[in-house]
Amino acid sequence: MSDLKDVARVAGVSRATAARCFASPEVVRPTTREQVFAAARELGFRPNLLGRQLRLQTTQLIGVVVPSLLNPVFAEQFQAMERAARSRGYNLLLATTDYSAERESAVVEELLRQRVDGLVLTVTDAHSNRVLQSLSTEDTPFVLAYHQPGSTEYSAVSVDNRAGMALATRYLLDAGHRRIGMVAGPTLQSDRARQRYAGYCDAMGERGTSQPPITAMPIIEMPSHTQADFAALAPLLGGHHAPTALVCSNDLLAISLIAELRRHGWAVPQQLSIIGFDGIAIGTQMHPTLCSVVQPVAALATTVIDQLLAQIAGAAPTSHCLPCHIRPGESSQPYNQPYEETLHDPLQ
Amino acid sequence: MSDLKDVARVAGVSRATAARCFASPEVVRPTTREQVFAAARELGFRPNLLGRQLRLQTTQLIGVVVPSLLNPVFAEQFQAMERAARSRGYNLLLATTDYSAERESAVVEELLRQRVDGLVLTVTDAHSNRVLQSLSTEDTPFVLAYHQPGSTEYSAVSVDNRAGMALATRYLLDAGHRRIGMVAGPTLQSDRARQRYAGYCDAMGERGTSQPPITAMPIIEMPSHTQADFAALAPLLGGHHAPTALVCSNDLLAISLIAELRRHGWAVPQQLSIIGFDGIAIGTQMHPTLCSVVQPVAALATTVIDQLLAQIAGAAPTSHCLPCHIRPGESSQPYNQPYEETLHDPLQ
DNA sequence: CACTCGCTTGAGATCGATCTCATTGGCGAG
DNA sequence: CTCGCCAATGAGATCGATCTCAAGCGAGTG
Repeated sequence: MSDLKDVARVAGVSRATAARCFASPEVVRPTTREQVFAAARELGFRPNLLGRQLRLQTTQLIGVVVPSLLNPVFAEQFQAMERAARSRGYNLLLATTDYSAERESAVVEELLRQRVDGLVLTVTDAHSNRVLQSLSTEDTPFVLAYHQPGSTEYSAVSVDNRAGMALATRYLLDAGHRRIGMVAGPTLQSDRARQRYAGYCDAMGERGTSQPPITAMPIIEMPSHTQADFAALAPLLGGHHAPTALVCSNDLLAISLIAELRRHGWAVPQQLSIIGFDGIAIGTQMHPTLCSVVQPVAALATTVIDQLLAQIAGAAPTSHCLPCHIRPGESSQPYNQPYEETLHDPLQ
Repeated sequence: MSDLKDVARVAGVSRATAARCFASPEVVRPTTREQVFAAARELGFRPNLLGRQLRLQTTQLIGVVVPSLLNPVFAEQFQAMERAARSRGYNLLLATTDYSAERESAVVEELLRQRVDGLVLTVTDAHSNRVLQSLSTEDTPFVLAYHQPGSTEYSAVSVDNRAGMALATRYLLDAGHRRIGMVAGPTLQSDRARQRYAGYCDAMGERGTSQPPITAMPIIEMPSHTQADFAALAPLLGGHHAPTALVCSNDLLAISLIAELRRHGWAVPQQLSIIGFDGIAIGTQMHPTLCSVVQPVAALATTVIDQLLAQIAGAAPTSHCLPCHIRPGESSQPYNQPYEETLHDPLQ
């Protein structure tokens, strides 16, 4: 592997001059420059970024931490960030955590050793996270994606999770539903799920004076972030006060829930309306198509990169909140029957 | 940011001794070692991998090139490779290409400048690919994923695409189908799609003597690798010789096809059976559930990493072919009607 | 003719970790 | 008591690119 020293020797100049031909060609005499380029071509010279990175104390690398690429939201986010970063001369170093806090610490440490210029973090719970606390004392800038700044002062880019879920819940209320539940993964671990539950409660509370009365139900917790389990849901279905609609903390969970219901003889939306959260593309290919709260993933990714690069350039951390909207779908339909009747239960 | 020199100074030893405490602790006197570790803890020392990488001429980085993470096959592949690599002390540097040959060249060059120790490549077409040819003359080892070694001598890990698609086609033949078509993305660009078409032709040819005669149909080409377009399909449907089943070159295309058919009033599997290829997880959550040829993605990813690390350690390139199998699903059902009748066409 | 200015180039230091080789100190054997 | 060996440590070079600072050189000017 030929290096700049070889190029310089073949071109008959010093290493400094050879380096200048690439870094600031205009200060080198044209004839000299051409000799250097010719030597570089001849030798198949490929710059070794390690030397440059060590000398300049910058890697042009951005570390990206996401829970899992199996969730299309994060896959799409990564692709959009990659595009934005690459066009500005940065590469991404990706690490996934499988929603594990230990892995979050481990990969962040690894990325810092690699001397990334900045970090984009999507962790499971931004509030109870030690990594973030210790990171605040470091000089590596970072931006949280999909997290809303809470009491803490981190730089973050997100949609308003609470408002988004309130949107979905109101959509169901406007469609005549009165008994609405919310399904989520392990809630204690995920600040997103908690914020979304708060939005659900907001919307339910707003109509508290209607007849029959509308009240928020306790969260229906699933063992996994993206996998529904019928057993955890069955006790709530089929009774006098069974929900006629469910909002889900994310789309994969909603899709899994619809499939799980179908496997046990429940039809969506005929017997139960479902709304997801994220707006992943595959939702529009489902049968029924998935009604969902769409997050502007590409815009979010671009904003994250913009903000991070600004911080790297010395700007102060800021936070952004992007708008989300409802994408209607067949999985949610209006509810017209009187609420006094018992709902049909195919299992009895 | 404190470095090893600071640690050495605080501990009152030389840089060499401080370095030895981490690289080969057993040669350092225990009391000295403890002083160094104490100094490191006190200063919050974090090794700078750039120095080590430059000195040792190894980055412990593996470059990964895939077309798109929006296809769950590649997302799952990446996660499995990340797990395998990380447990062996390697990190992954990921780049996506959006199925563009120019981006393939560009990102490979970028990864080589970054001095990755090896590359895992999933390109659109391994045969007509200049990157691979030039890479062969370099000393960076690489392994192709999801490509079968053709005439060329690259190291590759794949399933037998041809046999896999023959499996799917025979599955339909055994279920009574006689007029079977194959749907694919831009075939000329993808060696995988071409190999799968060959497998389809194999299976169709095997039954060439049945009554009524079975013949392979020309490939039905879609404008995108993962998006079906009803307009390109409509002319074939509804006539006397319309297919009763379709095999697809990948699962995303199959899912998109089912949705597109439904949007235009065609029911799967009642009017048309569909089989996909890849075996992505979301297929089991669909309605109808997707019948598919399952690739052992996790095993493939592990094999790729094993093979690449072996090559990095000096072993010769080898190729592997893993078995795939049919996962039954509701999108394919037996065909029992006589083939002389005209199929029902809801559009006429 | 001497001097300065500006353009172009080179020598050497630097980034951080590691390796080689040499040196020191201590201890047992003769 | 002295020699020699081994364990422990340090000085300096190295990886590749870049930067600083100084020097060389030609042209223009007083």
